[in-house]
Amino acid sequence: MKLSHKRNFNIAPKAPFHFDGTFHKPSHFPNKLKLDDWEPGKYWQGLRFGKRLYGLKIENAGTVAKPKLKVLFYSNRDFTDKEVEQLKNEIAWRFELYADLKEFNGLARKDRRFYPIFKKWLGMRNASQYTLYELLIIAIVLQNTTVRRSQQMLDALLGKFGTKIEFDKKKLWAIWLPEDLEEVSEQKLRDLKVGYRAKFIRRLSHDFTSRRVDEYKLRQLDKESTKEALMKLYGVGPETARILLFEAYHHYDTFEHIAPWQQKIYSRLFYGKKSVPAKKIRDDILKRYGKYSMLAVHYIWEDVFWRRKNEKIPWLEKEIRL
DNA sequence: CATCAGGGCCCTG
DNA sequence: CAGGGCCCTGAT
Repeated sequence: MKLSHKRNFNIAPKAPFHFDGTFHKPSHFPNKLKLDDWEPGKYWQGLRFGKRLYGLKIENAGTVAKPKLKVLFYSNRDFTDKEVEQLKNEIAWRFELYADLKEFNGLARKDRRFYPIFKKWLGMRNASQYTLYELLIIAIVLQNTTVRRSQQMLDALLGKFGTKIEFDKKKLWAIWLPEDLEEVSEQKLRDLKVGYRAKFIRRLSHDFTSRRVDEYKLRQLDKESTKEALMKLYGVGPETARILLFEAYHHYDTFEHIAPWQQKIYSRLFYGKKSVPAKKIRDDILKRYGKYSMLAVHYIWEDVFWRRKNEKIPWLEKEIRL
């Protein structure tokens, strides 16, 4: 699908704002059929809003202290003014453009050990690039497997049901809509080697088409109510709900449960040790960062994956098992 | 060659 | 509320 109509506008996020930290998350696994692309100061993705699919390009036109973004939306038909306004609001929500991180930054400044990291990424947001449905699909292919297989599953699904879009000389992929899978049999999904997740994906798609869940309504609810609603979805348990509360709904106080594989990485990151009890990790972070715990962890987590781009970190390579 | 666990969840007893 | 089973794949 070629997206040749475009509209652009500028937008000024609340300072401080870290462009690259917000628009590129190196800890996310890279599959072959790319959903987004990034280079310093520039970002591209397909963006679904309602039933429509847009190309989105965001360029950095400011600094950390005086942030400004140049935003371009691409579509296969003309834009209305109202539509542009809605899209503007949508990206403001997804990338937390107006978030006030003053209190969090104050806590970070008092953290002797990790302040250098927080300073380096000052103004970074916890971005939710995709819709709730899209994030759920990604979360489900991550369940109970290794990263390599998650990549294979997502690529297979995208190749079969995804949409290829072209804009600004970029060719990217976008995840299908829930209704696109309604008529697809469980066997057809199983043929893509997603295993027992086929059932999850099907039932989940139906939960969306039958409006059992409303992504936008959940934005108005508190954390516990949102969690409750998410857990009702077939295939969503405590861990997937936790990821979504943070990634899609920007709740920062979601550092409660620590899975064994995460515990190993946190132990190295926070203590330089192989294995620190999960309870100690949680207590230490909660004590210092309180309701911003998950956000604080996000900064340190992404930082080590940025470092991984340029230096070998043997213990990390071992833990992420590509 | 066989066995096993993996970036969880559902279901049963 | 504990524990078995689940798809498939690479590691051992």
